Amino acid sequence: MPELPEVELYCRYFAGHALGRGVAAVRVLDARILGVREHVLRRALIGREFVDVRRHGKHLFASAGTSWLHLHFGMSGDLAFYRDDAEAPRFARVVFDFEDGNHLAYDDMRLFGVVDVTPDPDVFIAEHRLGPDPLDPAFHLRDFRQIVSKRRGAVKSLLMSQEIIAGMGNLYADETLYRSSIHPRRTVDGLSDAEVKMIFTNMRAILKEAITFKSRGGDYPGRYLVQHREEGDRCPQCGGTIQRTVVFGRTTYFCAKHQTLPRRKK
DNA sequence: TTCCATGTTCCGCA
DNA sequence: TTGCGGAACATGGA
Repeated sequence: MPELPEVELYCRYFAGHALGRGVAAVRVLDARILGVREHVLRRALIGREFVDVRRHGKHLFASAGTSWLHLHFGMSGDLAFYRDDAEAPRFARVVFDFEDGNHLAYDDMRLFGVVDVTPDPDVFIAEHRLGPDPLDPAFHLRDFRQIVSKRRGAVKSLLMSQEIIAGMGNLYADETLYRSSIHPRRTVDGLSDAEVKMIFTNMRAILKEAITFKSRGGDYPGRYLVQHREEGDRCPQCGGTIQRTVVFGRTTYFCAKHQTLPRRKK
């Protein structure tokens, strides 16, 4: 599930449950999830306390003093805080046992996520060449224009490339283009200034909205494309037909009526 | 049984 | 150099 809004909620969940708690033990239930040797993870956390938590794109960083726990959630990662072992989630891969008897499990059915340790989130971000976080207040339209001007190819590919913009995934890329009335296969160099601005504005609005209604436990509104991810469904915005295709290797939905491709010369 | 899944990485090709 | 297509990874649900 996790794209930027979901990881933002995990971040808040971590802040609400794990900050200020001392780590008594780290149990690795499936070492395939680790991006670091088990003893390095344990040494970094045991006997320490989580004092800060940050997010960049889809990545979560939690400070334990001198080093940071890094979590990436892949396709099915999740967090679960609980007291009673009977409440442990089914696919718990790493469990952090706190000194006060509570536990935080990193749960990930499909094992595409990563649990590891980094000395500094900023170094991690640089090393992994992650682009700016779209909700960073320091990320402005002029920065986005700068990025866009150096690119070609399909606009959806741009939105999904983590080294360009960190945090957008398949769903929110589709949602952004849907609201912007732009076909996912439009090429970046063919976008007008107004369209680039619309993508920038809608991308941030949608991510913020998603955080808001998800934090209230709600679902996406019916006007969202994500509620209509089915070939042949009716577009709630214009009544057009929802179509399915593949862009950047991912299943892509769009409205055939209000997200159109420019005519191509033969 | 087969296909699909909200992510990332790596390789080959144009 | 840039970008894309495809495959791989691991697992469960429709």
